[in-house]
Amino acid sequence: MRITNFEQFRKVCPLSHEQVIERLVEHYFSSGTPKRRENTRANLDAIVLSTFKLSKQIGFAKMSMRDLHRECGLSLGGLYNYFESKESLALMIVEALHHIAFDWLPQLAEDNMEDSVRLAQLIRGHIYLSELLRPWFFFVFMESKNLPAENKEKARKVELDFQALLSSLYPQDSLIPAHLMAMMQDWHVKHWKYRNTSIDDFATSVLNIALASR
Amino acid sequence: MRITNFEQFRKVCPLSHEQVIERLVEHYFSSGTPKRRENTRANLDAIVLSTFKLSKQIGFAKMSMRDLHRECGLSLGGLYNYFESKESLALMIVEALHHIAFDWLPQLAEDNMEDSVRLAQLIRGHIYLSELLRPWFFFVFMESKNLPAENKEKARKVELDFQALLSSLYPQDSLIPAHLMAMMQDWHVKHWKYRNTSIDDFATSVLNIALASR
DNA sequence: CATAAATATGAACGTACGTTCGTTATATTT
DNA sequence: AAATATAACGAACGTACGTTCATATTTATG
Repeated sequence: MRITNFEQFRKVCPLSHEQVIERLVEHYFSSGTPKRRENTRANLDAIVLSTFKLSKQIGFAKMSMRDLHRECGLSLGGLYNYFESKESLALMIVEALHHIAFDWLPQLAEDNMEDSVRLAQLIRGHIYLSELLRPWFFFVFMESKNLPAENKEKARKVELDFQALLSSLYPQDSLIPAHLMAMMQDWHVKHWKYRNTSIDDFATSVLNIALASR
Repeated sequence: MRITNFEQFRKVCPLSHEQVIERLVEHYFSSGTPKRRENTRANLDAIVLSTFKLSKQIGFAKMSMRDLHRECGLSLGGLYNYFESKESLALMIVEALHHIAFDWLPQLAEDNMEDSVRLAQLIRGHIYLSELLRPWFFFVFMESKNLPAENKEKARKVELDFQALLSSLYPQDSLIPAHLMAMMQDWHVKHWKYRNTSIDDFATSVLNIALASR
């Protein structure tokens, strides 16, 4: 799959918000009937979207279960059919993105590609995916540091694994891969800066630096 | 003041942790006698350092006043002689850094400097200062988004003001200044990535990109 | 349609939080 | 040294939190 711009990426990318939710339904809930499944899916969707909205507004730590139940429509007790605790809700979201998105990204760089093409694939792929799943990426960036030690380590590993893909295209100990990660994450972390910037312009700008710095 | 490396910067930079604390003493407390003043200074220092430690570990929102009083040694009630509320403690720290550090940074770029020198001054200055006051910069980065609307706007303005200094050295609408900000902030935000990197190597790497992208 | 299984409800529980305030201790002034 | 002003103390207060559970509702089964 060769990536050229965001519109094309959106059409061919097999991942989407709905896909990640579906993955959660699969993984956490195995009740068989279509009606039950659809109900589960709709509730999980509401829970996750509400969590994104509230934690963007006031932060996950300050978001209360009462806030969440008011926002998503489920009762206070009903929420606990979908996760064991508030902390495990954050964990569920983080792990879903890790398994879905970061396991998928490396395959954008195929073996027979030239280095400059690999670089373009990885950078455009990361940026376009983080736009497609912007609330997920934002949440994971913000909350990873507050996870229990084990999961925080995992989150760092996931980030370093992707960075390592870039590192293979640069001299040893180059700081460029880390710089590129920081630039790319800025798109969702400080999105208010980019209100007037198209995602394609942004990706091209980062890629230009990546190519010029080899 | 021409900046060459971190050791030289540290010697000539008029700012330091102690200076920012002193500023807080000045601004928030005006009791005259030397003994009182020194007491205030020591307590403020302990409060701020403990806040940095705890909010790095568990986040400011999850840090309780009981945590803070245990860590800094002051009594639970005694803390309230130094700020009006938990929220105003965060505000005090953010505003102190804004007034001390970000008001000072622009003067690193003097009028008669060549553009490439101005760029080097601003970038090395920002990076070295963020290393000198790393806990402050980390705290402000992490907590600015949780401030009341008015102060969050202020924090964004402070960041954009510095970015505007860089923008004057690039073509209009260039994204490079934003990229440079993101790279520079990564030093304190994701410091675990840079355990084996010297601050001088880091600054040189960012500056190389900045110069190559003009 | 009746029974059983799964899910949703929200009042109630225990706890931990931010903040207050009457009191004690310390520093300053007279 | 006494009197006054300032700061430190920590138990106590009211509130809001995460979570549970007895009950009600919805869905699936025979």
